[in-house]
Amino acid sequence: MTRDTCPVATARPLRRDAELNRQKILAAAKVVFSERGLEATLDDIAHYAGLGVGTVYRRFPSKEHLVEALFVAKFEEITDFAEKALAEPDAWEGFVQFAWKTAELHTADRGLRDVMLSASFGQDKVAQAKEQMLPVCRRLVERAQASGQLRADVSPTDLPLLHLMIGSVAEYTHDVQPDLWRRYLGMLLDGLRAQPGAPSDLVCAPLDEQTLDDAMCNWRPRH
Amino acid sequence: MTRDTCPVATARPLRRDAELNRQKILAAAKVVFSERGLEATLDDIAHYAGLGVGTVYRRFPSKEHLVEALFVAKFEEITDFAEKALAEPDAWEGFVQFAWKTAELHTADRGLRDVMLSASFGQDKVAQAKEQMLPVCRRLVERAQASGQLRADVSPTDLPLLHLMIGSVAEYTHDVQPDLWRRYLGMLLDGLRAQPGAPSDLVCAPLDEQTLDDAMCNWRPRH
DNA sequence: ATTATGTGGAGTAGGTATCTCCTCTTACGA
DNA sequence: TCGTAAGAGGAGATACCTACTCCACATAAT
Repeated sequence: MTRDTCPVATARPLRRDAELNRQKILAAAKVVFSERGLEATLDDIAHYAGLGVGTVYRRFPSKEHLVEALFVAKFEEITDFAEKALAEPDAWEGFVQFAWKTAELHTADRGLRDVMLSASFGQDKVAQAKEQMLPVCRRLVERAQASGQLRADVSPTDLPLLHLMIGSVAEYTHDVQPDLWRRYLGMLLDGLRAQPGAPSDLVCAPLDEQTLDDAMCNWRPRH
Repeated sequence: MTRDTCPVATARPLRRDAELNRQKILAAAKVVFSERGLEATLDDIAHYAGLGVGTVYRRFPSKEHLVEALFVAKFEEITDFAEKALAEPDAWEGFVQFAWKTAELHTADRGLRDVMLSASFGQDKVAQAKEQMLPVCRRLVERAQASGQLRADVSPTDLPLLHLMIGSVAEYTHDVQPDLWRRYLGMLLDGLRAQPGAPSDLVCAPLDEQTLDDAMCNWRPRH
């Protein structure tokens, strides 16, 4: 979001109008990506920003550059949130808060969904920011299991798949009942809570991290 | 599947080689739609069948004709299955059997998912066959609720959305762990089972049938 | 042997996404 | 105030893709 695409040797400050347009592009990309996902074109973004295509391509040579500029900050925000959830005294409460919060972000932003579920956008810094979320998520899960409130057969790798499911509902009903995803997240969380009576087992083992990674590599956001 | 696209006044029997090719096209479409969904082109299907494009277009002027020929039978099959599940002595058992069976069909066939979730393919007979499923599904749900085993705040309109979620997992992990969807269907069913302790409520009301229909109308299978 | 029927697939028409290039405009320093 | 380096705009080149047609040629049926 801030002007530091090139951390060392920042060539030369942009001319005032150019810097302003750069901000316009970022703001437009935020909106357009969140509404139409990463399949939106740079032309779309230029149009939305009220600028020429050339202007956008001059500033951001590819979609990845834009994605990087927008999503690194977003992932850091999510990591922060996970840490806050970890500070919550009740372990289950913290886990649930995190699940709702991240689902909210996911369902409100198709672009975030695309970046989260694919390995193919912004290989560098975005991937790095994503990885920093992992250990915090793992602790969040383990803590809730240790407290006996989250069933023991849940894995941190379940989280992306929960988001995938919830995101697909959000997309499907976006135009007719945009909040419906909450119903199914509630259902899933009820399925995740450790039960007094023995819960039926989960039939199929969770994905390990490597396999999840493979799935992400194969996946391209729609089309 | 059988030769009755035009129920009245069947023009003239096809020449023997033509009838054979017609079967080849149907068989090819079955495979191609199930693997690539309804976004597959008639050209794709022709190629897979080892026939010229023209041959396919002559027999099935549009994709809808093909879809109709393939999916009406499929939906009747599902309705039959729902009726069998209704005959199951234990209501919960019947409901669960139906959920697993239909999920299996959905996850194995991207084309079925596309037809199920959209209102825009095969307006005529397919839509009719789809509608015939509704009352049976409703009875299946109500019976399981009456027996106290399915939570009372579930609605028959939840079923398509469960299938949407499960289908999106199946698609995502198809290449790396094709059975993973079972894990999440298990989770969801645990969330649907009436609990001894009061379950948290589901946060958001289910879709009513009209709204579900609207969602289907808006939805186009990927791109 | 004749002819109605069927076949193949190159080709047409129309769409979309990416990215470049060149003319015109604007900011800024001297 | 003016010269010039930097920036803006957007038509258009390129490279796809998909839907569908058409007609010279092949085959089945009688």
